[in-house]
Formats: sequence, C-alpha cells, structure tokens
Amino acid sequence: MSFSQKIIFWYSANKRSLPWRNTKDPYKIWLSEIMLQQTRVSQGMPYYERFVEQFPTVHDLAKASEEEVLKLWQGLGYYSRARNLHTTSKLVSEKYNGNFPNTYKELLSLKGVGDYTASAIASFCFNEAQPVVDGNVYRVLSRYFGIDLPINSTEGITYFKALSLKVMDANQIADYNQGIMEFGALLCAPKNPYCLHCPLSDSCVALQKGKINVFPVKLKKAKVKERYFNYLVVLDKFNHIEIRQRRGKGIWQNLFEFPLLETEKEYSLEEVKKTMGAILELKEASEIYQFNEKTIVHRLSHQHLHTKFWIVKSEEKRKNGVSFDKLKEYPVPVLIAEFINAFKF
DNA sequence: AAAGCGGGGCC
DNA sequence: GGCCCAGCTTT
Repeated sequence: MSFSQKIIFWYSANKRSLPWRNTKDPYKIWLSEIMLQQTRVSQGMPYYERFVEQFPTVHDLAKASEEEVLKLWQGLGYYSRARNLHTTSKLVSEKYNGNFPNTYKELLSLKGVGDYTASAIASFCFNEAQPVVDGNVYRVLSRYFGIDLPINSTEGITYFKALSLKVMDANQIADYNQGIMEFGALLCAPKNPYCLHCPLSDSCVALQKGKINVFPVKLKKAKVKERYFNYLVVLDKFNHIEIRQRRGKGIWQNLFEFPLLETEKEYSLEEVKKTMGAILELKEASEIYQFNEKTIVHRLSHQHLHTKFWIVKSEEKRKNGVSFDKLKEYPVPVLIAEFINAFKF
C-alpha cells in the first residue's frame, strides 16, 4: 500500500464521530474550520454546537451584530477570526446569495480563509484535489519523510505543500485530508506517539533514526512580553459600571473592558490614585481599593498580563455605565469575565 | 521574513 | 515552565 492508502485505511478504522463530519454544507464546514484554527477539537466543539444552533444558516449569521458574534465567540480566542467570520458571512449572504465559492482559488479570497481552510472546504465539500497542510500534517510528513526544514519558514511551508501535493490521493481527497489530520491528532501525536501501533512504522524515517522527538523542526518564537494592567472598575451612585470597547490594534479588538491604565511596572494604590486622571474624568472618588489581593497573571501565548482590578466608587453619575446584569451581556476577554464572576457587590 | 494574535490542556 | 493546537493577517 502507498502512503496515502495506508492513511485512508487507518482513518476508516479509527475516525472519530465529529459533528461537522456529518455534513457537506459549506457553511458548516467553513464555520468548523475557522473555529478549529489553532484550536483543539475539544475546545472548539461546544462553540460549534452553539453557533449552529443560534445561526443555522449563513444568512442568520450575517444578520447578527458583531457584538452578538463576539459574545458567542467569547473564550475561544483569536477574535479576529470572529470578526472575519462575520464579514465573510455578510459577503456570502448578501453578494453570493448564500452560496459559498466552490473552488480553492475563490475560497482563498475570503477574509479569514487561508491556504489550509480553502483546501479543507474545497476538498470536503467539492472534492477538489487540494491537500490540507495543518500542524498535524507537518508533524506526520516531517517524521515519516525525515524532513528537517523548519515548518514555519517560508521554504518549509512551500516544501510541505509541494510534498503534500505529491503524496495525496487526488481521487479520495476528502478522506485523505481528514485521514492525515486525524492520524496526526490521535496516533502521530506531538508527545508519546503510538509508534508501536503505527501502520507506517516500517518506513518512517524519524522512527528508524530514533529521531521522533526531533521532528517537526520549528523556528523558535519571540519571547513573551510582560505587561501591567490596572483596570479601574468605576461604580457610580447607581451601582453602574463603566465599560469601554477596545479599538485599534492589539489584543481583544472590539471586545469590552473597564477603563485601563497600563503601566511599565506594577502600581501601588498611591500610584494609581495619582495617575488615574489620565484615563478617567473623575471629579472625586469616595473610595478606591484593590479587589484582588494578589496580582492576577493572565497568560496569553505572547503576553503575560499582570493585572490588578481597582474598585473606584463615585457619587457621580457616570457615562457608559451599565448595570451588573447588563455587563454580562457584553463580549469581554476571559480575564474580564473571570473578574465579573468573582465580583460581588 | 517576522510579528501579532487567545485560551486551554498536557507533560 | 514550555509546547502545541484542523492558521491568518499585517507589517
């Protein structure tokens, strides 16, 4: 059996039952693929179910507001995916009459759809012979063929796409693509792969050389940035809380948060009192204290956010104030959602 | 070519 | 603590 035949055979016996495997609806395939970008199946699954429930068709998604979409996306991360999802849904709904493009090339033009996602939709829905190259595929191919080109270098990306085109089964592209990803996720795992039960072990270069843990080769990434956040939770005389929407570049674009004082280091109560005027028009605060005893370190992939929540009580009526119940309806980062859950009047 | 973008789970 | 996950876009 060829490489692709072994993959397809293994897949037929070992595939998981996943909700988006019961359909060829391009809308649902597209939705699932966007959600699963850099995201584990187990994490994306409940979001997929909720989206399909709330937005059964691309038209339903297109009619929603961005805030609704972001709220349903809350907690899944990489929020540009949600914004692009919404943009593309409106395009498909309004300009394409609800029909997704049916070729790899046209799919690539959609916002949020890159090489992987275009290949996935084109192959799963329309049987177009485009191989998917995701993290699983990089791992399987680099090990099996012993390729030490960094998978996140331009040269590596080109090489693995070309190699994929060579080894794929164009006549069973959907099963081949699903199969190699499933194989990478379940058997040829990043750590402790099940080489003893591997149908490809006879001819796996990495295994034969005892270099399973060397592949895939990856260029190392930039180091994590430390940031210091002071959230000012302003409670006015109506017990309304001031919120703002993050605009511009950076993390959490278009999500809501409290007025934020970002500093170069951790700030004390005195330092916050002294400088909060820069971001807050506040005549006088009757009371201010730190809510969390210890600094919260919210860890993102690329940033550590050292965070203090300061409760600021004011006798004024504040603008942009919302009640505690309303607050829960806004899309917010997990860091803020956890504060809201912990906060009691 | 490199940087930026979330959050969670596993070792 | 580091690594990785059905990657894409912007600089």
